[in-house]
Amino acid sequence: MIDTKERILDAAERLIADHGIDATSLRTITTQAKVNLAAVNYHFQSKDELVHAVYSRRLRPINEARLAYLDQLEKQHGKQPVPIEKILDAFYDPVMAEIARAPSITRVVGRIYMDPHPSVDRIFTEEIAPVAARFNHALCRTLPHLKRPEVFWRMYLSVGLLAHAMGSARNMMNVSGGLCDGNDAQEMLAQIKAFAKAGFSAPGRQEKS
Amino acid sequence: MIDTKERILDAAERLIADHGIDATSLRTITTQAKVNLAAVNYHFQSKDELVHAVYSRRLRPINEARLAYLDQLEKQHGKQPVPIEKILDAFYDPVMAEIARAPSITRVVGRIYMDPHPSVDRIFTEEIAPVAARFNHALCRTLPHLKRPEVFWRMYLSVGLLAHAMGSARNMMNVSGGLCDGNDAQEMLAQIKAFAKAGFSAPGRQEKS
DNA sequence: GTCTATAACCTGATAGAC
DNA sequence: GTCTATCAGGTTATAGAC
Repeated sequence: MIDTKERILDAAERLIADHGIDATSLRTITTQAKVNLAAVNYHFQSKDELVHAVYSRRLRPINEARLAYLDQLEKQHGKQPVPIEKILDAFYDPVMAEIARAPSITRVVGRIYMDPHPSVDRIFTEEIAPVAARFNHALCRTLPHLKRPEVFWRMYLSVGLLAHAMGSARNMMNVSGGLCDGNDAQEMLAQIKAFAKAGFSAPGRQEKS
Repeated sequence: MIDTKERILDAAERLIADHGIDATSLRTITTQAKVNLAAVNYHFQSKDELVHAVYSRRLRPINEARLAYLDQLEKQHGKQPVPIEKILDAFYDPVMAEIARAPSITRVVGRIYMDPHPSVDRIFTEEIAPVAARFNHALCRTLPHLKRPEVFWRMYLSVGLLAHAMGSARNMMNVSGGLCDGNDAQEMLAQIKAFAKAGFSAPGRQEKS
């Protein structure tokens, strides 16, 4: 039998993935995890802290892997800027690895940008913002002909590709009439990478003089 | 003094934009709208119906304008496929017009793809799926060298650009360190269009033989 | 660490007076 | 159409026994 704490996290992750944070009560979590209601407040202090732990458990390894990947790339290329497609690999591939480990994170993580929940906002500044800054810096070196706001916009939109595909994967089969499978993570990442690479390579709206 | 029904819709829209559906209670809505609690159940039958009305009010004009725009383009080009950037205009520009009328729809509409709420699912099949099918058809004519799933994937990702930018606009200023303003709808659409056009123009991963 | 019991409160919906 | 009052049920969080 696994740890109580981990069983709570697993159940919460599944339920938040399917119904969102607010629609997931501690009671449904503890019922599904087959633990006592009070165990949540013992192991985590509050629901907000539990939600934070759910996100943090998945996002931390992803973001650590991203930064390590990018560091390695920059070491390889020395003073040369890292090619755009390699930066995209560093950003997207670690997500793939984590999805393989826990498929339900697609819907949990995908929704993080949209959910105006307080416990999510914390994750945003703690885990996401520093990684964004690091990648933005690398991108600016690779795309020196673009103005800085334009680079940031494109990075932001690239995140949107991933967030959207992950967050609304469940709709793809229906809307596409069976043409595309949103749960095929391999295909999803390939499509996203191709799209993002082209997006970054577009001519600047206002090229630097 | 405006209509009671409309005041409820306005308040609900603002609150859902800021806090999401589940975190918005009928009581906060009626308080902010300065109407009686029971008025909601009189004018709408339930909270779900109210939520549906909130979304439908904004999405219907947007999608009608999109279809009309696309019809007009196809008439103009006769048997020739419509160029990709014009299809993108037809898809993105009507949103711009609606944002100008009601800025809070950025956050409301942006989140529609992520929110696993039942009353949202209805909107999805009723208002969004038919428009997706129509645009997908036009895109397949314009991009005959791409396999059909690939066209659909790219359309889906183009929607993601818009959804993400609209849904998490509030974060942009912070994360970019003041570099980009997510509430500048004009700039947002320009960046999205440039990115999407490049994405669609990328070489196919599996070109048709 | 795990349980029961309960406090204190908020929720959507409705019946019935005006 | 608009109000008050209320119902029946849900919520998080905690105190205290084991």
